[in-house]
Amino acid sequence: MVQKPKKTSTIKAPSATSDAAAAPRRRGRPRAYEPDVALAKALDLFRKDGFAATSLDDLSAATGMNRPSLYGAFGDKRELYIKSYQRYRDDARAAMISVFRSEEPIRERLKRIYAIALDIYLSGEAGPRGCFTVMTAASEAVADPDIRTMVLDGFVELDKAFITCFRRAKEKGELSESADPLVLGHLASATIHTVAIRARARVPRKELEAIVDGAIDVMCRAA
Amino acid sequence: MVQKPKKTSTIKAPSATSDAAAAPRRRGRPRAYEPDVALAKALDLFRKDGFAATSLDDLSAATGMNRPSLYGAFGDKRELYIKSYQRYRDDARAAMISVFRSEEPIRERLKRIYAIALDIYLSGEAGPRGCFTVMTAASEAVADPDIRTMVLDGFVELDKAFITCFRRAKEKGELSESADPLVLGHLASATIHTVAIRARARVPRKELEAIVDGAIDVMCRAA
DNA sequence: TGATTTTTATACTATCTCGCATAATATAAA
DNA sequence: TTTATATTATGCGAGATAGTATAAAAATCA
Repeated sequence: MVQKPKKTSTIKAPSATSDAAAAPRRRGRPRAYEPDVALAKALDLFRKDGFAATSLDDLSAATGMNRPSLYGAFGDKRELYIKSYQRYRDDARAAMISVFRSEEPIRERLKRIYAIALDIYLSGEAGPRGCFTVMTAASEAVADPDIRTMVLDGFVELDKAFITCFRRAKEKGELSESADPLVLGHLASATIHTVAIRARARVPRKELEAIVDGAIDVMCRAA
Repeated sequence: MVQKPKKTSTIKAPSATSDAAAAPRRRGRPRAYEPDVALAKALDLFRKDGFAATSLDDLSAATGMNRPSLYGAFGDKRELYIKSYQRYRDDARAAMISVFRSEEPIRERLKRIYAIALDIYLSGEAGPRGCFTVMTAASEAVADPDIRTMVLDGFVELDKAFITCFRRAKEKGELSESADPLVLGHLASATIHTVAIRARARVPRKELEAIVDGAIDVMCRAA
């Protein structure tokens, strides 16, 4: 899992100024792939099979990029895995952030958050994918300190978001005086984790929703 | 992952009658390994690195058995993985069953169950191992129908045990009238899952215990 | 002793794996 | 055009990997 540094120039449009300007054409042979869609394909593969069981040939086939192009664009397998994970996190965050920040009643917010989570975990044609963070934590990739840091960050970020949710709800009087936002936040994360794992094992959505609904009930009426 | 059937004669002591009789000696060259301890070593390896990242050479080195002996004793890699998982489940069940069946107050029982779970998840010299069921669910091995069935069974078994716990506690008046054993059981499993995953990412025991204690509080005073 | 049985030890094969070297290709600039 | 640049395409090479074939070793039985 440890590789040479290898500066992997993250490709950026050279002119951020010209908006829809006639694309200030790069110098050499044009790329035959779109970095964004290629990364999405790689992410999907890693989510399906995990780090170790996903080969560069698989990635090459899925992205349509041959191996040297993969290396040029994303670096080695480990770097590609990390970039995929970052992409996953960015997507998930983008999908949830507005709900976390909304001023809806706590129950509505939780319900919507879990609905989004289930959409993410259950997506994938060839079976549900689960949660990348949970997958990564469970894989041998977690032996890598950088990756473990990302996983821990993921936990902390989700915990914090839920805790803030409950704190605000409590301030607004939606929860009882004795409710502990910290404890409830961890329970909310635990519920995310349990449905992520179960989704991966192909537990049907109905059952997952029942688990989520029950958890919301307990959390929102907790003394 | 699909292999030829290959009858893997599970070796059994031929005479179950004679208790400490001079070991009715097998015919040929004696085995140089103890199947039980070899399986324990294999289990530890699979727990550390998962299915795909554990090679037969690793297993051979860890068990002290050369490859042909491994095949003779346990079958191919997939079969060894399955036998390791069964062993893990048997051990975990054995460690918890008496507590689940005990007549202690619900809080004590939960506390002891979680303590046992943390012992299992945090064991391992080279870092905590987490929960095999969660690891397997998250791995590509879950694509194997037989393995997925085992994972689902694992979830159901734990859910049931917790649900029964809460049902009995409710009957004994330890929980409020409105407490829902099913929902609480799923929350208890969720707590197991969240600490299993976090343990794997090396969250320290103190933090895991705090999460567990908070969860117990909420579950046992749930309206 | 010698034959039989069971396991171990060695080594082999065919395949996959990652990463990279080299050459071909397609564009912009001169 | 020619040159410079950036990407694609092909394929090599060292090493890992799963599984097996064959021979050696260590025991029991006759």
